[in-house]
Amino acid sequence: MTEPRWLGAAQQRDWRAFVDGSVRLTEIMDRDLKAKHGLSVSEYEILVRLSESPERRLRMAELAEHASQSRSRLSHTCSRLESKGLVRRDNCPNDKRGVYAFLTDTGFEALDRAARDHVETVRDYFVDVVDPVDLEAVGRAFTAVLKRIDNG
Amino acid sequence: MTEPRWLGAAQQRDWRAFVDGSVRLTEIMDRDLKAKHGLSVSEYEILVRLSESPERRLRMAELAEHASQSRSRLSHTCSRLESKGLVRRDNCPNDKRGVYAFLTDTGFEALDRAARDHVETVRDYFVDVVDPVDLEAVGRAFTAVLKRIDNG
DNA sequence: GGAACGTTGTTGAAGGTTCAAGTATTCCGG
DNA sequence: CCGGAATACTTGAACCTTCAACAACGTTCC
Repeated sequence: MTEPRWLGAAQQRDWRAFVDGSVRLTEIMDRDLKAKHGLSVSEYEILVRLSESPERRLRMAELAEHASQSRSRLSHTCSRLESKGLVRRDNCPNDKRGVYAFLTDTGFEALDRAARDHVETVRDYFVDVVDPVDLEAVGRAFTAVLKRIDNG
Repeated sequence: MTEPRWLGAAQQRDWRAFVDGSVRLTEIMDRDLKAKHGLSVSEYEILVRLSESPERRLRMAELAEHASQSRSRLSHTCSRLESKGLVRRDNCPNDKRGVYAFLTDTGFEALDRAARDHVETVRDYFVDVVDPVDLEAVGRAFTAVLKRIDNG
């Protein structure tokens, strides 16, 4: 077996900062949303994506894609969101296999309330503590990562 | 209620790129480690932290801190790692409440094998696709986030 | 038309994480 | 040195995610 190309000291430091930072940051977002609004980050993400879609609805598969979740996970989570009254599902007329998920008015209101707090947390723990130049770099970096992941 | 300070378009784009990118990236790391070595990322992290500690051992509470996990979660995960023979636990002589977790030789070997693959994945999906200048910025950004989180 | 194959979405069970106690020990003021 | 408060770790149950299997429908091609 050939010797792997280990990371340089700086690369390792940067990579670790990201791993640690993102875990802890997500944890904070999660606690915050859950405490104030009874939503997990992934539930929140689902509501956001729906709210941004035309007519506030999306096919399950698309929603799963947008929210970076497996279809199975989305099914389960949607069931929960549905029983909370934030989301509803309907059959797709064109494709009888298909299902539309859409945001209810209650869901939209809940999202609106949650978003107001969430954006403050994002500022508080991320946007406002990171140098604006570095923030742009983070954007470029993860856009590159996403591109890498998307085309195999 | 006062109007929240919403994020600017660019800030939002950058923040989202991070959220999406980190979720998908972690998912890849997870699948990769699990498929090739039967380890989740969080198990891997535990082994790494132990391997870097003097005498390859750490108190449970410190390990939890280093690995960004709750103590409860660490207890459960350690039980699993212990049953795989990668980690063992012993009472702390000084503090009878305390427990040391330490890496077994088997654990060290498993980590060594896993790390060789893991570093390739990290390069493949992150380090090698991100501009070196941006990589440093990511490091700075998340170091700032960690600092913010640590001092309240 | 229909056989073979791919897609969509759901389900239940297995596995992992969180949460709220619970036990054991140490710390510290009086 | 005693009793209350704090700390270390574990446990079990509730909850969430993953995984494999499945039912239902669409697509292709003969």
